[in-house]
Amino acid sequence: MIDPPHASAYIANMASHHHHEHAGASLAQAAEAALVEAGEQWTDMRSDIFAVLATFEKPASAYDIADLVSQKRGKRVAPNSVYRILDLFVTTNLARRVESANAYIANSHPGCLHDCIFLICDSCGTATHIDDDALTMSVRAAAEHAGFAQVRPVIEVRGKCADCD
Amino acid sequence: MIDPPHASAYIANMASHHHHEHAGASLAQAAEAALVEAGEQWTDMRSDIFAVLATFEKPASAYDIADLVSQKRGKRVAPNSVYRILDLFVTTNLARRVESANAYIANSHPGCLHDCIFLICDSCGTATHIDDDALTMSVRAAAEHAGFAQVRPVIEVRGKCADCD
DNA sequence: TTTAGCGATGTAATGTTGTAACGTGCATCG
DNA sequence: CGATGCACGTTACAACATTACATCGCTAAA
Repeated sequence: MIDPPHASAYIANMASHHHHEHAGASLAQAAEAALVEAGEQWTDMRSDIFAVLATFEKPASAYDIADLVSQKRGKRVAPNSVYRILDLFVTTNLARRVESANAYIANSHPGCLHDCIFLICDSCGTATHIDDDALTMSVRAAAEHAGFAQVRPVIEVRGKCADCD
Repeated sequence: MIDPPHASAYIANMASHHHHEHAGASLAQAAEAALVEAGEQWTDMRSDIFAVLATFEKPASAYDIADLVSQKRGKRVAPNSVYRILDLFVTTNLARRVESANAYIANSHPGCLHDCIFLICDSCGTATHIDDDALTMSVRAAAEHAGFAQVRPVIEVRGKCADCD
């Protein structure tokens, strides 16, 4: 089984396992399944926040999300609540935090655990990602070699995307 | 010429060129030289901010620095001014921004251009770095392969350092 | 010597991101 | 019913960052 052609972020050097790149309803379903699998509830609030997050193709700040979810619900949702749920999403691998943008992005293949490499365009802000396990494992190895444990790599690349440069 | 033994962050896989790991007065001198080389002035304010930054072994926030420089000068220095100078330091490679900590750290070998890999301990906050050009070049290559240009890798690893785990 | 320009810094205000503390509603279970 | 636990609400505040504009001191041209 091969990844579909629309997965333009896919690059050489992929590890041997394959992914399901989800989008739209399929992605929401996968997210729900993953969250339930982790023993957490898939509430309306969580569903709304995930849905909003998934519409972005740029990393979204908690405040962006709070605004949109507030609109959607016709009632103010405080950033606080959004942060709580985003933290949950991050710990359960439904979303990732993009450190260099202080923002979050939906994981397009939840349930599938990776260190991933984000590419963020400084012009248009869109983010794509690469899964290159060989590379991320090397980073982990280097950190462990330096005496670090429980390592969590943060690998992001800022630059100009193909559309913008 | 070989790097001195105190450079504990040094790890296998170094690229072939060597560094001068500076500390204290030597580091300040090197920083001054690098800044002047870049056509910028080495003012008292810049000197003070660099000196304070260099005393930290954890990434320091602009506000941390503002506080200490204020003490040192007996007069309030606004975060604003500190940010300006930190930005200058980052663009001239005298300092690095640690994205995952919203903070800055002095470059211990200014004048020497690298992508470096930061290791930040979640317990004690101290940061060390690895220079592994093979690894960082691979990250650059992966990003360029994905159509990115003018790439600036951000490679940080959170975890527990040898002292804390 | 004035004055015009410019770079560095000061000041104030504001915007953005993130957390802490505590309260409320609701379901489950004894 | 009452107790527990979880999700979410509300308020306040802390931490990080930027913007706009003012001032100061230097130097170069008039």
